[in-house]
Amino acid sequence: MNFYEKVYQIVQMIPAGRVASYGQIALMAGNPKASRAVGYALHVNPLPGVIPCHRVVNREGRLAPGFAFGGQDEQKKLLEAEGVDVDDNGYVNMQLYAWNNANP
DNA sequence: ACCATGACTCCAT
DNA sequence: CATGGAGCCATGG
Repeated sequence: MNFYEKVYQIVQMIPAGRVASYGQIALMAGNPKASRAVGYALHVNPLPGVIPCHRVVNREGRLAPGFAFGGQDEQKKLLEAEGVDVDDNGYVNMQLYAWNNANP
């Protein structure tokens, strides 16, 4: 299994209404320091619509700078549609929405 | 193998 | 808060 595939698998495991950080995904993929590669993996996302990249945020719960997949607005709408509250600055409350394996 | 790039993260200024 | 450097990783030329 490629690193990318791991990333995609993990991202697809993220339940609706939750968000995960790149570092979190990197950790699950086996490389805690591969957060960068994770972002790259999603950047080349081969399965748009299947991989909920909108549920992936940085460690602070902040959304992508804007050029991610149509803009923060799009990501914001998608997240809010799932019940994730996003502020106007593009931040989500990680304390409430952070995703953990053992915290459904 | 080397170098450049990037949706990251950490730390210093 | 803004900016920059350093460290890490996968990918592509």
